[in-house]
Amino acid sequence: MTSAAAHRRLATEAWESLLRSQVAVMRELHKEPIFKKVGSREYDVLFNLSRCPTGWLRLNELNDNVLLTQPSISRLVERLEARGLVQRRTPDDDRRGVLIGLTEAGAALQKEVGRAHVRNIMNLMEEGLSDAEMQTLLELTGKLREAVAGRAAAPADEAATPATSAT
Amino acid sequence: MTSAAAHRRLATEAWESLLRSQVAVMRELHKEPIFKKVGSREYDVLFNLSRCPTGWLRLNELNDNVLLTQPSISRLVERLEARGLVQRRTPDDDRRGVLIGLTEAGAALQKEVGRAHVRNIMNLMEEGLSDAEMQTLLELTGKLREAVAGRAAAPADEAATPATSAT
DNA sequence: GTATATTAGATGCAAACGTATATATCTCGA
DNA sequence: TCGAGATATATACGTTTGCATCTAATATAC
Repeated sequence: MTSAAAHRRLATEAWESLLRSQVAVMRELHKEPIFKKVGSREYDVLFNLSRCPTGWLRLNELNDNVLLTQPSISRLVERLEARGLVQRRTPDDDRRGVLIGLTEAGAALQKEVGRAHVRNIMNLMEEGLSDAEMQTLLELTGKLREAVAGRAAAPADEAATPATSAT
Repeated sequence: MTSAAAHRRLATEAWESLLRSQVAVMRELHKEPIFKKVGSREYDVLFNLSRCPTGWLRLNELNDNVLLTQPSISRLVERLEARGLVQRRTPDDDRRGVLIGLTEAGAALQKEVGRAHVRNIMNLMEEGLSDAEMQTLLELTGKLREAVAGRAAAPADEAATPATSAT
């Protein structure tokens, strides 16, 4: 029965391909000169803030979307604040927490960088994929992401793992 | 004509989703305790070396697959060498370069980490996607990666960009 | 065949990162 | 309501990263 091995192979190859394509695209996107104004992770924070409905995100919410540890996000936000791009606010209902929001300068910078960034993304994506393929890619990666996100709540992994520490 | 806007939106959403799913999976994979022995980037180097046909890779070839700058890879390899996991060799035909290869200890460690890693990848991937979907994902990300790779040779971007510096 | 440009890696240094831990606030049971 | 544990963020400190630059070797032009 080779199907188990074939299955494993498929899963790892698909992940490997996803990872490498992300690296390749990221490299290319990072050449954009505008990223000398803000690093790409810093832009990522500005972007996330620009997208959220209320305009304010908790530090740990930012942390979900950016591949950094909590202390690193903490200091990244600190730097952005020092540059006047974001502002902090203490939420009324939980005074442990911090809410982060864009300043006007931050919003303006995000838009400026965003325009160039989006143009580059579009050029790259359409060079390799048709609209239908992009749609499929969007759906598949969405499913994958949701499955992984759902896992955080219910580990469902190795039996008897009562307390798994999270990043 | 909203189709141009819709097209741009699709491209950016697809990329966004690809990026976030990569972050989510990476986070989850990184919880694997075995990554306390080797960082995930270091494992990535060992992995790439284990895969290549000749067993030796140039430093700049490693750099293509790992999202780090050239000096960082250089020092990452330096650390791996100090730990006895890889070895260096000067190629006969180009004495500027360096060839990197696994030592026996490096190959053994790669296999050990690889086993756990592959198991985790499989669990994650199959939680969200069917085999057919993984196959499609593999193909789409492959196409994307190839398109981006092809671009390095022929920029084909903004007209009149005679000399674009590479990372 | 020598000068010039290009390419492959290495190194100095400041900035950014991760691990471990501290602090402040909240939550929940006795 | 009071204390134990959990949660959200901050800080300390050693390590790793990126940028700029340097050196060595190869390619190219003249």
